[in-house]
Amino acid sequence: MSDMMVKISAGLERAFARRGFAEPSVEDLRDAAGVSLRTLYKYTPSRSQMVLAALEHRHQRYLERVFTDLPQESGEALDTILSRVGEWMVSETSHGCLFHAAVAAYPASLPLRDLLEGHKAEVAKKAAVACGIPEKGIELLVLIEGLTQVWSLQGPRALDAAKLLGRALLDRHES
Amino acid sequence: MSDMMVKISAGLERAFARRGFAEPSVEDLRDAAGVSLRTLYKYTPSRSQMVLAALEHRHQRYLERVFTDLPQESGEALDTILSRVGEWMVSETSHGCLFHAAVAAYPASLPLRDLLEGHKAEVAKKAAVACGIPEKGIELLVLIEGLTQVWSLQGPRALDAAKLLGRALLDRHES
DNA sequence: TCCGATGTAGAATGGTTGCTCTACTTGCGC
DNA sequence: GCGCAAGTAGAGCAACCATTCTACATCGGA
Repeated sequence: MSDMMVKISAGLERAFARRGFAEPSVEDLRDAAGVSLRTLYKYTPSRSQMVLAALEHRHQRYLERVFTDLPQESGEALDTILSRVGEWMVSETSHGCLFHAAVAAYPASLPLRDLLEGHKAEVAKKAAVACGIPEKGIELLVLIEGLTQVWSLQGPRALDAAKLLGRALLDRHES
Repeated sequence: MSDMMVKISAGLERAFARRGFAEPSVEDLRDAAGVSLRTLYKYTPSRSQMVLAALEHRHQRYLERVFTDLPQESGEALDTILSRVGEWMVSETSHGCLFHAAVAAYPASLPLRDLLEGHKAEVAKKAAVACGIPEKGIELLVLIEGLTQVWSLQGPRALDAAKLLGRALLDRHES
């Protein structure tokens, strides 16, 4: 992927995360991307493709931030993953998951739905592998999604709650 | 609240749930509400107030559907709540939580944020009381939110996962 | 030096939007 | 029957939007 494409995607991601999908006009998006309107349309030929580009960029960043350099032991790995999700929520000042927000804004868009599914599937799989319980991906996804949603309401208390649930899950799994 | 207001709110809720917050124009909303444009603007004098009216209506319906006639015993109560959330997701064909979707679409709107917080606080409290663990409202909220988000990806498997996590939580609480 | 690719700035366009207004109808108490 | 409150239908409007187009700048390689 070209430098220009990365620059544009990053700018678009920032704009949609900050202002949502309904409000920003294409001119706002151009400002956020820091390029001319013509260049913006060259790389992302419609507003809906701007949304897709932003989400693809976020996907990469999210995986890198949450799932790199995890500890070996199951419990520690899960705690680290959940803590990283909390840190992500802080540094991105995001309200819930951007992928779900995009799908909710444009429920009719199939490529968007596909992107969401792919993203979540990869999150579930990576979490399950890291925690050594490859058959419990969905449980872990419920935890991560719950944490992501509740964080915006309760902040760090949501993290404590998710960790407690995580420990309960692992304990039960061992015995 | 007048009959007309209820009719309009119900129609608006249906429209936003089906088509998201970005797509439907005010004329679409008028069609969904089944009234004239003039009447629509009389009861909800701006598009943003149409969003608020829709969410208030949904709040009522959700509480009634999920939290009425629950069994006494803690485990059964939690299972019932989670099952009802699953049924809700089916019958509403909704993609995640409509409140989160609205806030994600218009992150700058304070009244919307307040509505979301009030809604979730009431859900957490009702769930905690029904399950007999009044200090574990946030854990239950994480569970419910996680289920709501993952249902749209995994369907009933999300319900099984949430129930498993719920049982693990209650077991740990008892011992 | 000239060319073509790639960028910028921003005007033009045509369709849509949120919202208001006028004109007409209906139901109901007196 | 009359008046009035509350509804419908839909035309009109200024603003805005996504998208395209024109005109110009930059620059690495033949």
